[in-house]
Amino acid sequence: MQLHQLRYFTAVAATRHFTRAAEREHVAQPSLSQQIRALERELGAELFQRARGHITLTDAGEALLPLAQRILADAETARLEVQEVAQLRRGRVRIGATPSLCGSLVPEVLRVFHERYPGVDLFVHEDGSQDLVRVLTAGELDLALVIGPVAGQAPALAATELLREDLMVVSSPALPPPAPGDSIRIEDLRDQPLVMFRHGYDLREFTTAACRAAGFEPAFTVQGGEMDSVLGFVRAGLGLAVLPGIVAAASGLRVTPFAGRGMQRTIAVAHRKDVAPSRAARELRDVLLEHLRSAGERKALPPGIRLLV
Amino acid sequence: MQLHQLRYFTAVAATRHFTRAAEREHVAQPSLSQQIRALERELGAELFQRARGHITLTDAGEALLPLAQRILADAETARLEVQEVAQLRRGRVRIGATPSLCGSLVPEVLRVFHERYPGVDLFVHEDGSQDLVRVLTAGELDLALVIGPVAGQAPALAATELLREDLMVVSSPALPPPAPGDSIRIEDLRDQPLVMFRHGYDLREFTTAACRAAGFEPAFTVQGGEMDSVLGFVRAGLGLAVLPGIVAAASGLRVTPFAGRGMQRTIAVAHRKDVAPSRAARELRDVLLEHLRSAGERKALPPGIRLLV
DNA sequence: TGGTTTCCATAGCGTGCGGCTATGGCGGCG
DNA sequence: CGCCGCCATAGCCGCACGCTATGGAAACCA
Repeated sequence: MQLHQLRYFTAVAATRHFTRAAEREHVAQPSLSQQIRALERELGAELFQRARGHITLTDAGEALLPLAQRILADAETARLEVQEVAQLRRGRVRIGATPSLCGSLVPEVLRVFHERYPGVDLFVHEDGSQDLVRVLTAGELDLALVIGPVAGQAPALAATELLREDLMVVSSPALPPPAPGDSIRIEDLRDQPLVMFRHGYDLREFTTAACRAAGFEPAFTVQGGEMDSVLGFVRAGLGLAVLPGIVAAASGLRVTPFAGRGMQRTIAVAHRKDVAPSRAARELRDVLLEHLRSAGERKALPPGIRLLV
Repeated sequence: MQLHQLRYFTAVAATRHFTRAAEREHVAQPSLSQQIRALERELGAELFQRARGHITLTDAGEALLPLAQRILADAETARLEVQEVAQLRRGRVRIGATPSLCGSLVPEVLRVFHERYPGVDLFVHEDGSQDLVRVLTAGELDLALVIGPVAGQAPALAATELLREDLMVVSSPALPPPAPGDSIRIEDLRDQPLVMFRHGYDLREFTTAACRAAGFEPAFTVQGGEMDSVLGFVRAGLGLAVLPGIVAAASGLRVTPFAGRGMQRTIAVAHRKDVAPSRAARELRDVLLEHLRSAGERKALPPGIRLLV
């Protein structure tokens, strides 16, 4: 049994006519007759009553017809379905991102992607960078925007470094500046009240590690909030916070950069090495890179951020 | 897209392994690889991620898999379904018969047929012979047992004459015999009270025509009943009835044959010329003939009935 | 009734495709 | 570092599906 045989069979059933069915199927009449015969031989039953000018289905033909039609319809559906997925008219991307990026870069990129491929469902997993690495490695994400370098912590992942951004200190304009000049050093944070994110935020580990490297343990007045909460706490004058420049600039608070090279972190996009990303994921990655390069050319990157690609 | 390609595809999806899938499908591994490639080329999308020792479905593959499985299942169902119909494990026969035959011959034949092919549904249409001819010609029956000859009344039908049966007169044993001797002539029915079937019974037309040919109009005391009613009327002494020998013998009433060649009718099995009967119908016809011949050999035919086949 | 037409089946032939074996290439593993 | 496992490629072979030409039977028309 083959699909073209079923196609010929349904054509004859519809036209009740071998010659016209052959025309409809764009084959010569003997070819069609032969294929019908072959199908009948294989199934062990006549499918048509060949009366002169009066072709009708036998019992066996009646039994076959609905199934043949369904098979052909399914085959057509399959063809369309696959092509829709392949052409990104349908699909799914699961992307992970840190909270800082979910507030700025991710929405813009997703907006562009969604305009281009409106049929592709987007799932965003917002979490700390280390958690993202774990979830991505487990195969529950297609892509993740994480804090690099990735190579050391997850050998199963391939990462492309995208941005290097300066971290800055934000404080309430209502309070005195955290440092004498217009820049600050890590040491200046000693004994300063800090507002700190919950565990899981890469910024928490990053900042804490930097303070310890400078020889002191940071003091937290409030800890445990998400990005918005932290900004609110700073605005309320509860303390300082160390934030990416991109977030700091948008906060409306007083921003104090670190002196010299200061504190920097690297943002990378990662995916599994052992599984090639889906078409949709590759496309989203491309949109992301394109968006960043375009912003770089237009000098539209927030201050303190350098493009690495 | 071809069925064997879908079969190979599902095999790879199931085993996540080209070599093992090839074994399962009893083809060489390169053949399977080639067909998967061909399917991918035709659909315009990769279906598998070929990672070393880690074959997985792409988005397109995920979309195709359920449809491919359904198509293959349908194809298998179609194969079985057709064969069941062809082997008479399923099917349908619509047979027409006159009331007199429905009481004797038809039940026995259907019992044998049903024992042999229990999956075949049987539909019996009980009607007068002329109505049967009309319904059969209209294609609403597969076979009909009718009163011959058929050739004159329905050129579209092919008929095989089966039996020639004598008609007899039945009367109530409580009444005096209808004729002096142990046989009767048609003329003796003049002025005798007759019990007659409703319109539609071939026996009605047959008897009436015979009386007219003998020069008189028959007188009906009761008319309009079915076979059983007529027998009841005769048993109640309401009059005589002209019946087939086969029915008369089973009635328990007094039976008087016609003198000489008397009155005879021919029973035939008919089907349409332009449409070959279905497998099940041919088989039922065979069972019928076989049953009659067997009865003929065993001298088990009721008296007054001669086999014509 | 005989010629014509219509329509499906058959015959015979070519080619393309799906099958095979042999081999290449490339990770993973001992 | 060499071996093994596994998929892809190459090249060849046979079948089967396509074609054209033709046969044969029923239907149609004169």
